[in-house]
Amino acid sequence: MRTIYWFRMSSLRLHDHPALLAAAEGSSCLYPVFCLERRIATPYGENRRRFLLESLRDLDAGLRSLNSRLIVLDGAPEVALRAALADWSVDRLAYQLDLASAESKRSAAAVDALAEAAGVQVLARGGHTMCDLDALLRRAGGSPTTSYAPFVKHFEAEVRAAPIVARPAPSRLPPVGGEATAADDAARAVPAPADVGLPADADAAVLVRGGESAALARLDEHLQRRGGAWAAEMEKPATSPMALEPFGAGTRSTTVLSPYLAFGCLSPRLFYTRLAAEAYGRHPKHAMPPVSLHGQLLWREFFHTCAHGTPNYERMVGNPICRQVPWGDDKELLAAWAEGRTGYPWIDAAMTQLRREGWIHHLARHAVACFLTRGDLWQSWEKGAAVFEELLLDVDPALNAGNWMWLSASCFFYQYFRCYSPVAFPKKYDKDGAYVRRWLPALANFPAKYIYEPWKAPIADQKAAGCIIGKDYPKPIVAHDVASKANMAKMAEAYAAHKEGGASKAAATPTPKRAAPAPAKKTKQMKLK
DNA sequence: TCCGACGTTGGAGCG
DNA sequence: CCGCTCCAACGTCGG
Repeated sequence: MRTIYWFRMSSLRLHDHPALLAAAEGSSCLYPVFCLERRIATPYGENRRRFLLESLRDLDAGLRSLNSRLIVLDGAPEVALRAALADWSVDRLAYQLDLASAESKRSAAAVDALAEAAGVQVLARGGHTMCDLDALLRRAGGSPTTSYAPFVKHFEAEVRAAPIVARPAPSRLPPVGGEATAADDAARAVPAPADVGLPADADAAVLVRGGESAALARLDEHLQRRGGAWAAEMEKPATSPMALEPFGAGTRSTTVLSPYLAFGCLSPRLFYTRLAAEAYGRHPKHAMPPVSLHGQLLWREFFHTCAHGTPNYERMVGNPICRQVPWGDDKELLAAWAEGRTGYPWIDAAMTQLRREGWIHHLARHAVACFLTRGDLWQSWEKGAAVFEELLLDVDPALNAGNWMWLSASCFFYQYFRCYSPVAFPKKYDKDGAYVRRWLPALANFPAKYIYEPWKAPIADQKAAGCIIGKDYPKPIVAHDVASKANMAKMAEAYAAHKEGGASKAAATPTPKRAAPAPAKKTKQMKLK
């Protein structure tokens, strides 16, 4: 049996890799392959490309320690693998399932089709999630639940039926088929940064290094903090979005393991089982879902299940769980938000950190997402999700779209009258504005009193700080109190339209407790299908 | 069928 | 500084 193992963007590891183990079994030779479109300007940003290369280098090193290697093919999978199947006359193609996005499903289906056409057997296994997502969907009655608590019940039942086990990395692998010339070998090596358009000195703001080794080291580090007590007690809402050292010892913040989960450098099952054994098992008074670290992994599973079971999940139109909201379409507002020049320092600092480091704290994501959508700018969550897709290291389409729907009150969360203030919220965490000063040097010397609303500073203070608002730092592009109030009314309208549309199928319309906001008849019926 | 409890992380004002 | 209540009131779930 001659087998190609197709490593994907979400499976860049050797540990706990059932599809890889299955591919190795009974193979006389195994071609470990990654497909990379080098010449195409990749749709994602520099940080993510760098992280990818580091992950590929680490994977290659791990494979070499097993007398194998990584073969990097140039081109999209459905193109590069077609040629490889023929050139290497393989019998079997194996890969790990990734059901998180329409695109990952599409590329797998395309690869399945060409393998079938070539008479090559396909072997696909789970491993990107803790459970079989179809099994979780069945427990939900076929369509995903949009509430966490019922999901946890489904998850727990599924885990009782099929306990979570993390399997070790293979201790040996079949040899790579050996007809390649030295020139072939060089061409199939992990590319240099310049080959994927990365400047050689792009390392200045690196927050986390890519690769399975780095992932496992960071996991160890967190599990060792206070003998596992830190991980056991960790509660997400108690962490600060403005900690300057997101994972340094002594700070109350998060693990920053998300990039490794997204790229598959870290197995969620390994993370889950090691937490159980080394943190929760040793510290009985531990945190619980939804706020605990286990809870975070359950959120991931929750969104993956939703994504897998929902048509058009990454879009508003045609998405049955998403509120249909008539978002605006203002390129300048979107650009100002994306480039960190809204005039609200907390928003702009977070967007600057995101662009530089490829990561911001979950609550910072809340703040900027609320601001772009229902809070202030009234722009579509899909536009925001696309910007995150470009900038974030830890892009996971299921989580990205899910959280954008959450924050825009399009699904999962509906209390749209609860709105983040770009001024009041950051004050709770960082009264002096150290985070803003760190990321927006123009405001470095601004008085703390005005750090989150600098346009209110007397001109004398602005001069003393060396920062004139409107010249050295922008004036606010919207007035938050006015915009957020107006947008809340628009949300009420969209919700009322949704209610009307949904009620049309049931004859017995339960009269709304409160008459729907009267603004004209607005017979704009939202059609959901 | 209906009603009440609840929802990972809001804001403002008060004591 | 903390914790409490109210604000005006959403959808989902379960009894």
